[in-house]
Amino acid sequence: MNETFSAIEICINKIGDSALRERLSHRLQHHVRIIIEWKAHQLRLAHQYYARTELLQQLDEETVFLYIDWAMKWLPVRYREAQRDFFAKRDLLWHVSYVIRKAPIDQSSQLVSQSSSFSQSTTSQQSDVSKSEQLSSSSPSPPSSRTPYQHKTFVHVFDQCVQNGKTVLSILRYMILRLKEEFPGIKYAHIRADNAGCYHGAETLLSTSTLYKETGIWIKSMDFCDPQGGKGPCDRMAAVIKCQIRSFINQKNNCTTAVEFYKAASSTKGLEIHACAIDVQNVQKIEWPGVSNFHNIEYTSNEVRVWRSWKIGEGKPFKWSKISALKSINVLNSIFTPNQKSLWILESKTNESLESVHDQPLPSLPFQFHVLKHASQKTSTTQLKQQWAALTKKPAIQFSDKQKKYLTDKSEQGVQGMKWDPQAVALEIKVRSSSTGTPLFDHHEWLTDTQIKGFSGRLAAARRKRQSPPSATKPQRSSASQLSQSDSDEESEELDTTVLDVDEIISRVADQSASKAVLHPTTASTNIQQHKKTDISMDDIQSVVKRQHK
DNA sequence: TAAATAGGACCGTTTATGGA
DNA sequence: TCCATAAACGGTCCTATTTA
Repeated sequence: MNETFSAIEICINKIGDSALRERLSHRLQHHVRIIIEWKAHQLRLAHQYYARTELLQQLDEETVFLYIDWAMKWLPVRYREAQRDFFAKRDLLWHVSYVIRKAPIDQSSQLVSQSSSFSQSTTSQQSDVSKSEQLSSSSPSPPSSRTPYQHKTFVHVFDQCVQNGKTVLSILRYMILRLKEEFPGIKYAHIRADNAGCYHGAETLLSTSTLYKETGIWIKSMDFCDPQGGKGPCDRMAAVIKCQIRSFINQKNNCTTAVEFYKAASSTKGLEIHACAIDVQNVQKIEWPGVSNFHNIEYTSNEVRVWRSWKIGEGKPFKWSKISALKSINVLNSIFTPNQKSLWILESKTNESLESVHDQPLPSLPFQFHVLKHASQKTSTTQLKQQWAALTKKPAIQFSDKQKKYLTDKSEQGVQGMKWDPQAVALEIKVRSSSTGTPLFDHHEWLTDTQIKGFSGRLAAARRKRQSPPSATKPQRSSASQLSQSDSDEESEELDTTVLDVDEIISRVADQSASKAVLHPTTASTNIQQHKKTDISMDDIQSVVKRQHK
């Protein structure tokens, strides 16, 4: 690869035009950096993968392994949907937790005999197992090599909630208590999540001691996969659940609220679904400087130890006494909970082929092989610096006034007429010349399309903030914000006042239902849901809109 | 020290594209 | 023609850095 880069550089150096040479050289450096970053990402992805494999192999009867992920928001769907039903839709949020535990001995013995006979019967299975044995030869050997696992998926669906660390803690608390109720022997848990802010934040990571006090289960470790590497069983289960819901809708049902979502998905095998609501009480804020650099966190009774990459180095210790945690976790209210606990699904494969059972096969294994091959050659190892693949963050560079003015002008043009494509603007910055023929921007002033997109996004937000009166509520979701961008100011003002009136009706109905509500809080929540559904029809909202037009 | 700014990651919808 | 997938876009949430 270095030879290729050198060859391209030699070709560029032969160019006579110095300005063109400089620009092409800058572009080459940019692309070389991107390629090296990609290689580093692939290596990190493959390395973090071992965290999961090793923890699953060490799993015992007292420990569970949790994958947690927010699924894509569910847009309410009716079986027969009128055109007007498309408006004022509010997405449902649902959180998926995939729990893996070691199967009890009686079940496992049955399964081992089944799986061994099955693997003998097919040659392809044998080759798969032997491959995975070869690949995992560097990993420590498991306590029992033919341990079967069982899994269950917990889904928590909300009509409305904030996707932040406090909500995640509430879900974990609720789910762990439920697990503890079913298996009092469970004492520990390992958690694996993606890099969403709600997981990879101080609140979630530092409140494990609070979680232990309230549930009795100690989180042993939390691991984060590299971006785009977390496509695990949660997404797969989410796809299965979506299929179930589509089938439910096709049987002439609606799926517009958390309770309907519960009914639609409850027939899925190995799934325990809860329709929930959350009362926000705790507003405590917690900070942990450098948290985004910690990808593997281990919790012991003495300290919290963090690593940037799985088991690279000794890790950085933090004493519990110097850590602040949330004092309490918001309680999750269940609107609808299944009466019976759903069954656990026994894996049909043992942990020798876990890689294919619990996660997508790692796409970069051939790449890993090449890395090792290159590493064995002396020429390559001398060129590789320590931590070459460690995650590095681009420093935040302040835009110059010249850059800001140029982008603001482009944005203004977009408001009045044609909208500019960030990529086109990025290209234009590179090639634009002044009246004297000299380039308008030097190569160190060039911007990427991501930077331009971010800047225009912030400009649009600032514009909306200026236009909307301070007392008005924040416009809901994309439909309102998109309209405000594209339509005239008058229209957006009308929209804001309409939203206000609808909110007023909803709050009034909620007040009425609260006064009528019976003592049980969960029933009260359900009543509010029903009132929202029945009392506020689209006709009410349309009448408000008509009144606004008059 | 608080506010503003820049960047990154994820999610959901829409649209384009390619294969069966 | 249908289906799966990827890209683009807008939105939310979070952290780190810079500036007033």
